[in-house]
Amino acid sequence: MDAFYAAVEVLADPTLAGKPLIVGGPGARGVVASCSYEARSYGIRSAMPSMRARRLCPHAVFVPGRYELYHSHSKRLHAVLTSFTPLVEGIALDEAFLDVTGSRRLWGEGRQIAAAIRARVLADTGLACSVGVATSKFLAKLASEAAKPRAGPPGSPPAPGLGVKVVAPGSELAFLHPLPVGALWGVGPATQRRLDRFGIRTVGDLAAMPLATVTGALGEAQGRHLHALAWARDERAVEPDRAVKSIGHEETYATDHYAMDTLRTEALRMADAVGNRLREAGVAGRTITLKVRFADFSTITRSRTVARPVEAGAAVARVAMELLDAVDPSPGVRLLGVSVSNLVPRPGEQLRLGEDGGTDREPAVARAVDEVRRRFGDAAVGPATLLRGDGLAVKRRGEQQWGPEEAR
DNA sequence: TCTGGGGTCCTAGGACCC
DNA sequence: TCTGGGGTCCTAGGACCC
Repeated sequence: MDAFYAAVEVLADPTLAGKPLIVGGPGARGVVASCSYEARSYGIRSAMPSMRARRLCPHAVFVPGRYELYHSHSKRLHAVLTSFTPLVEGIALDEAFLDVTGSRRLWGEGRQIAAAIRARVLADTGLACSVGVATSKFLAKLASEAAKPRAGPPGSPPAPGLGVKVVAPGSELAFLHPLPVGALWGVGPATQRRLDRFGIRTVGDLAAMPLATVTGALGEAQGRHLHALAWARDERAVEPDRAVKSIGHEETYATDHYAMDTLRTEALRMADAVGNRLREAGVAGRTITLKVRFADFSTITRSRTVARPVEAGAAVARVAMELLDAVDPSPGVRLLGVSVSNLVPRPGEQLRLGEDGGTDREPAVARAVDEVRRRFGDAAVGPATLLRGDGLAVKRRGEQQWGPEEAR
């Protein structure tokens, strides 16, 4: 999709059309999540600190992200795409691969299918997209970039893009080799710096290097992978229904936190949110990871893998707080995060009343809480309600959390 | 200028097992 | 006295993507 979040905001408020628009955190620590092409004409880009964006374009309109709204538009987009082929691999809210090998009899060749997709996406969602057509995933991705609109000079409207870019079989290398090496999927700033030391600027430069030199510079796996991509070799299939591997929440605070009490409350709140999303997704997980970023931006993670998968916020919180207890917050904490990985499909629904009494009932209790929230609203049960007393006492391993009262 | 939040994948070392 | 080879799992960190 073209400038997806910003385009959704324009759709919701047409008076924003044609203005430099920035979706993202406006605060001192905010960054740009997405911006309109008019904003890009001032040099504003995704991931840029909002303060800098504001300096570049003081009259830009800032709006905070409304991710549920983007999610619902993403669902509509996905519905359009799956009407062309079931082989749709979503890679972000606003981006997907489609394998249309089997759709040509019905829809025509790549260029016709791409044009039909663009028209249908616009008709059904009101949003513009760009489509790349090629014989492999990564080339199609690069082609879609080439099809996008381009920002004009500061303050001017964007130049329309091609909309559809086809890289015909046989013309792959002619398309690929002049591109800057950073255009390759998987070449970020760190890799680019390393390649730069070898004088590699374009994809063609990389292709011309002996494989041994590339693997020497980048390591075996990444070296082989990127060298193959530079020769347009990419055998990866479009994979629909990829299983989610982790679910987490993290938050950067407007000001640093130093008090352990506050951090424990925050960890509890995040663990509860993660638990809700685990159950929404129908999964449970064995590895709980706590992430802490300090005032100087140094970042640590601490994780623990438990014997049985957890899905309840309280169970996630118990581990997260144990991990937190081993962290010294005195340098100042600017970000805290909790995530769960090692996911498995949700264990059985039955309420096991094992002799150990406590923890086995947590999933059932958590689902009962879901039901109460569904009927009476999210505010009916806050995270602290789920823990007896002040909640902050939840630290000792194996401490029983759920008495008969709560279970009921 | 001062760096979000959601993720995926890879590497390296250590514990452990046979 | 000097210590194999193959494998799995876990932890921590880092690069990268949108």
